[in-house]
Amino acid sequence: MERSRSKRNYHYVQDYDQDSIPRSKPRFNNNYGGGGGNNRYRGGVGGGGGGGNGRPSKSHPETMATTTYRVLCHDAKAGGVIGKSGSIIKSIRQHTGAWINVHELLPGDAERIIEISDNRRRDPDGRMPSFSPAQEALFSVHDRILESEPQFGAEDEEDYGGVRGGGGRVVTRLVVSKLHVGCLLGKGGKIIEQMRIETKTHIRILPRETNLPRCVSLSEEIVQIVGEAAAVRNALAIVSSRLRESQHRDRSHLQGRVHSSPDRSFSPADDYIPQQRRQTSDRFHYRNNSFSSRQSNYAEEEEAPVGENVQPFYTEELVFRILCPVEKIVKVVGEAEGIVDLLQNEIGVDVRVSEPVAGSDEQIITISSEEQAERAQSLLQGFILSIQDDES
Amino acid sequence: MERSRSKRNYHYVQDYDQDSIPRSKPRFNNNYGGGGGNNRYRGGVGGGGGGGNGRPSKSHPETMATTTYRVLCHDAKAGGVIGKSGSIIKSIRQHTGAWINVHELLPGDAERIIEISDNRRRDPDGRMPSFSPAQEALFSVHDRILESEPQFGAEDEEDYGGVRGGGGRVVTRLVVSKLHVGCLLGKGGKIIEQMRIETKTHIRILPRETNLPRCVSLSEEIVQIVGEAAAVRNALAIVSSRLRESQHRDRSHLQGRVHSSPDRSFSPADDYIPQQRRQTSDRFHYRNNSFSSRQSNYAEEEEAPVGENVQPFYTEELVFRILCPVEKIVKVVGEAEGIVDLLQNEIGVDVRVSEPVAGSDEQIITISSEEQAERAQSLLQGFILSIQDDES
DNA sequence: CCCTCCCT
Repeated sequence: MERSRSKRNYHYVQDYDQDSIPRSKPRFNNNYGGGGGNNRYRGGVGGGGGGGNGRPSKSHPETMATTTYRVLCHDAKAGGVIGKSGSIIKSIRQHTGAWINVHELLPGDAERIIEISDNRRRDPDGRMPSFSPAQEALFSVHDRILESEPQFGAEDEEDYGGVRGGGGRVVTRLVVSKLHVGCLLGKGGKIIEQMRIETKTHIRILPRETNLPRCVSLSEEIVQIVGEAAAVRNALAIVSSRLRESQHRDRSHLQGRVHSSPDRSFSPADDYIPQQRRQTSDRFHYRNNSFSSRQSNYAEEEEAPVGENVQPFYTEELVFRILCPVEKIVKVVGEAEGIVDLLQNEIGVDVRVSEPVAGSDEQIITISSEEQAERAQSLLQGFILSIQDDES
Repeated sequence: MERSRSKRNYHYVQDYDQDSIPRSKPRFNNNYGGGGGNNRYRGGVGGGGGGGNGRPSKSHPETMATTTYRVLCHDAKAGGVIGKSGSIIKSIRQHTGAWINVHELLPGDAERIIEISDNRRRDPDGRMPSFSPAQEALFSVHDRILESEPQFGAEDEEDYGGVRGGGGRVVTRLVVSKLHVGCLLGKGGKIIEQMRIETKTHIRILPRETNLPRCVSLSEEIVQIVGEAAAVRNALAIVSSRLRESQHRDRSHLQGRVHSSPDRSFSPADDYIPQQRRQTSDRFHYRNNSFSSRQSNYAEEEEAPVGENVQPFYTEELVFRILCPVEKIVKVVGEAEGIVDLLQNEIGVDVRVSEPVAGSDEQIITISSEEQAERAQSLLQGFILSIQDDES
C-alpha cells in the first residue's frame, strides 16, 4: 500500500498539456455523447458478427502495408493512457493517425493489450512508407504507460509493473506474433544479443513456461524489454522498427515467398528516422544501428525460416471440434455478446468457425484452449442442442 | 504540470477549504456524467471484487482479508466528499490507505455509492488485522457527507438527504450484501434490536418494497441508520465493525468450515479501537459493546452457515455476462424464489440485470463473484437453456 | 468541488 511515486508529471507529449490533457485544465471534452451513451456493447447488439471494426483495412495488400504493435499495459495504467472520457488516447489517435484499441482486461490477467496499427500506402516501388503512424503512436502510448500514475494496489507486484521510480528500471512488454519474433532473435540469437549490448537493456522473448497473461495467445510471444527508461525507449524504437520491417515483408508473402524474390530494395536503416517525429522526437534516440536494416552484416540469415510452419498452433492444448448445422451458425457466432463472445472473452478459449463447404450442411466450430476447452465444449454443445429445435 | 499540492493537510476534515484547493482554475463544464458512466458493466459491478481495476487485490485470500463498505451518498454531496480535483478524497485515501471509489450517479438515482475497501494481511494466526483502513476511511467519508454543503439547492428532499442541520437528525445508509446482513440482524433480530437500544438510533434493513436506488442490486440490502449525528456515528462504528468481522469470517471459508474450526480467537471488542485513529479519533465514541465481538452472548448463533457448501475455486473476482432474451428476463429474475434468488442467497454471487435497450431484444445478466461466478454462470446458463423452448 | 481516467 505504499505509493512511492512522488508526483505525477504530465509533461508527456508536450502539446497535450496545451490542448488536450484533461487534468491540468478544465475538461472540455466530457460533454460529448450528450444523452445516454448507453450500450457499451462490444459491437452493437444484433450486429451480424463483426467484420471490420474500422481498423486499418487489409484490403489491398499489394499496395498497402500494415504495421501493428501490441503492447501490454498493466490494467492500473490503462486509465492513464485512455484519459478521462478517452481524451488522451483520442489525442494520440489524432496526432498520429494510428488506429488504437485498448483491449478489455481479461479476467485473471493483470495486463491489457493495447493494439496499435496503421495501414499505409506503399511506395510505388514497394518500399515501406517512411513514416509509421502506428510506431509513432506506440511511442506515445509507451510514454503514457511509463509516466502515468499507477492506480492503487498495483504496487505490490513482483518485478513487473511498467515503471519503477523516476528514471529507474522500467519494463515494457510487446506481444508479437511468432511469425515475427524471428526477426528479433536472429540466427543463433545474434540480433537480440546485439540489441541487448547496443541498447543496454535486457531484451528477451519470454519462455512459455512463464506465466503469460491469458491475453497472449499461443501463436504469440512476449518480447520484454527491461532497463532504464531512456534505454528502453531506445530499444523500443529499434525493436518496433524491426517488427515493422518484418511485417512489411510479411505482406509480400502474398505475392511470393521472400526468398524467391531476393530483392535488396528494402528501406535503409535511416528510413524510419523521423523528421516526422514532432515534439517528441528528442525522447527517443535513434541511431544508425545495425538492427534496422537488412543491409547489416547479419540481417540476411535471421529471417530465414520465420513463417515456416504457418500452422504451428496448438501445441499442447486441447482442441475440440463441433459440427454445427449451417443454419445455426449465425445464432452461435453471430451475436455480439453471444456465446462465442462469452467463451472467448470470459473463459478465454479460442473459437473458430470453418468456412461453409459446398455439399455439406454443417460447419466446424473449433474450440481450443489449454485448460478450458473442455468446459467450453460442453457449454457450447449444450447451447447448440438447446437451439436444435428452433425454427432456424 | 503538477498541480500545486505543496502542502498536504492532515486536517483535511477541518481545513481543506483553506489551503488544499489544488487548482485555481474553475472547471467549467461539469455537465458530463450525462454521457458518462452509464452502464459501467465492468466497473462497480460486483461487491467490490478485484477484476483488475486497481482495487485491493484479492490475490491471496487465505492470507489477505478484505474489508469493503459501501455507503450511499446523495449526489449533491458527492462533491463535498471528492473535493476540488479530488483533493479531499485523495487526502482520505492517503491518510487511511484505503481504496475508495465514488461511483457515478446512475440515471434515475439520487444517491451514489461510495465504495471503500482495503485488503490487509491477516495475522499469522488468521486473526483479523486490528486496524482497517477501510473502516477508518468510512468514518472520514461519512463525516464529509454529514459536514459538506450540498450543492445547488438539492435540499427540498423529504426526509432523507444525509444531514439535517447541525447536530440534528441524520440519515446514513449502507449498502450491504445479503450475505452479511445476518450478522446485523442476529437470530430473531436480537442484535439489531440491541444495537438500536444501545446507540439510540433507528437502525433497520430497508424492505424491498421501498423504492431502493437502482445502484443497489438484488443481492444487497440497505442498512439505514437514523438519529442524532453523534449517535449515528457511534452506530456506524458498531455496524461497520460487525460487517468487517463478518467479511473477515467469510474469507475463512476458503480454508474450511467456520464451525468446524471453533476458534475463539477473533479479535475482542476493543481490537479495532484505534490508537490508530488520529486526529479524528475523538469523533467516534467507541464502546466496549456487545456487538463488536463474537464473544458476546448472542454473537454465536447469528453467524451460522453463511456459505455452507462453498468450494474454494477462484480467488479473483469473476464476472460473467449472459445475454438473455427480454421476454425471458422475468422468468429468470422475477420469481420470488427463483434462480436469481438462489444464486444470490445460496451461492452468494452478485446478479444484475441491465436495463432493456431500445433496439435490442436482449438484456444482459451480469454475475459477479470472487469465487463462485463460474458455478453460477453454468447454473444460469443451464437455466436459460432450459427455458429456451418455452413459449415466451 | 468529480477521482483511481475506459476511448474506438
